[in-house]
Amino acid sequence: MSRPVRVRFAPSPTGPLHLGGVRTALYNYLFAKKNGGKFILRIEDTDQNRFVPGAEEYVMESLKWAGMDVDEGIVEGGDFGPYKQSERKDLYRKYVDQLLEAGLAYYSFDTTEELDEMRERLKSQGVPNPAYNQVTRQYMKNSLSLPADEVQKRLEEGQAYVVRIKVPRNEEIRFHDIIRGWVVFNSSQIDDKVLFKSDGMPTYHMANIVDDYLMQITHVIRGEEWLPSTPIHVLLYKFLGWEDVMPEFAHLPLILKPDGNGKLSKRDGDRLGFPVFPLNWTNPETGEESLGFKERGFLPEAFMNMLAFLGWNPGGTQEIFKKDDLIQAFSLERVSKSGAKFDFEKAKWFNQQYIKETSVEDLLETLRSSFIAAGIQKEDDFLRKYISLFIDRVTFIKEFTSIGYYIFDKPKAYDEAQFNKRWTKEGIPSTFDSIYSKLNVVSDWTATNIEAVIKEAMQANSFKPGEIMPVFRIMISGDAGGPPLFELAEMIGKEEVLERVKTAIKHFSK
RNA sequence: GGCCCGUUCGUCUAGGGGUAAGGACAGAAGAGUUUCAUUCUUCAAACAGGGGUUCGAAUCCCUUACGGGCUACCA
Repeated sequence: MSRPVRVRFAPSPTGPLHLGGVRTALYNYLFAKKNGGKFILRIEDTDQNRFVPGAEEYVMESLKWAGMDVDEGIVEGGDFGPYKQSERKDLYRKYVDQLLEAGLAYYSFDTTEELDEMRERLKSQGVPNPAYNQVTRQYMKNSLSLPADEVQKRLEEGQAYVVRIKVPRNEEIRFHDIIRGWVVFNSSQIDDKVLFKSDGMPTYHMANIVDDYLMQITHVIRGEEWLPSTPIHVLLYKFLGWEDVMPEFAHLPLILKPDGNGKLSKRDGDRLGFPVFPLNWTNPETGEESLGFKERGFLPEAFMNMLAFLGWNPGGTQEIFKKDDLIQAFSLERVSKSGAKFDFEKAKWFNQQYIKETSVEDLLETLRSSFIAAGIQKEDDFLRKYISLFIDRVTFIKEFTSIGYYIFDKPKAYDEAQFNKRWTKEGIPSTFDSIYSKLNVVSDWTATNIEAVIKEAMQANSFKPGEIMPVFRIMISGDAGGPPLFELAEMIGKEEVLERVKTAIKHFSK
């Protein structure tokens, strides 16, 4: 009985998507594509208190940027909508009633205060883990402990209640996880989780199971933090009679902070200077802005490749996998069990590799607006040349707008130390006087011709390249390092080079 | 605390009974280069500890330690 693969990425719109979330989406996406299945985006907004405006759009934009095409979702539509749980509200009640009627769930009238009281009392009695469970429910106010007529009365009076699952006592609940193998829990360790809240909304547990069932989800690929509540979910499938279509589970390891221990958080990014969100995000409440991988200068393909390898490995030594390669190679069985520390250095390396493999033309297109924003306005041919001159020297695409600024502007400062080391040598200043006048009469301003002039002057005064060229470079660019010198000079242009040489000589001769 | 999950170089990992335990990032040294970057060569670097099982364990089992997750009318 093999059903067509359908997986979902189901974030809560409680804030921006972080790295772990994007990776979960990615693994879902890759798995779907690998198996010719559907990738569904479902928004789980059953908690009205935690809703953050813009978060939903942020998720969609992030997936789009990263190149994960959603097959079914809010904007894409599909046969299993709506794809937002708050719009599915009425769907859940039916299943809750089914559970209630079958005696597999019950009403609970306890107030928050009473709940707290119970936990406090139990704690003081030395119970390590107070829970609303098989034992404690006997002493609480619910349809199991209260006489039927009182329950009826409370219901009729419209008293607030929640519906809890009636977890059986001492039963083994086991399920298979594609990544971890068989996982076993004892039902006595599980509490009677709330399925239906007093505000009329289902909790995650209920909504999740109902939606996965209704949307015919075949594989649940989610973070490891869900492993402990999976037995509840398994129980729910059983109680609802859906065991035969229960999806397979795959619980992904967490992404950890680079140093120390624990889950990677936004704080770590701020502290260590790297993004943890795919796109820029502005907190609507505080106005605080967070940098995204995109804006930091990452190419989406590089970002995806890097993320895919954080917790997954196809075996072998190849590490650069384009999207299609990733899809081809992906399998949940090769996802690792243990958490992976995020390494920004490696992320940078991936980006660099992708930049080098990107065509100058594509780079020009993605950079076009940035160039304009940076005040760089040149014809395309010139920009193409510029890009190819620096392509091996950048880690982030946005560096293109600043790294070779001296091609468009005069040097901001000179590397004085490097310059003076050579300038002070006997005969160097005079050699440059002659270089200046010779360059001045070059009619065809090409790298080859410039090189000829410099080389000639060098030999005439018996200087080595290392004595002349760095000086010339600093004169025209300010920096001691950079792209091939003569091509650089060609791009800067004759008039400008001559002027810069003159300015530099004046600057260093005083 | 309880429950569950995990543990190979600093980091991401390959390796799933017999390996010189492999690769990549970062690090070091060198080559090359006018310089910087790219590139190339080389080096350093790991099976958490203890018990078993076995002729033989990084690999299988147990256990300790450590790490993580969960323990809400949040997801």
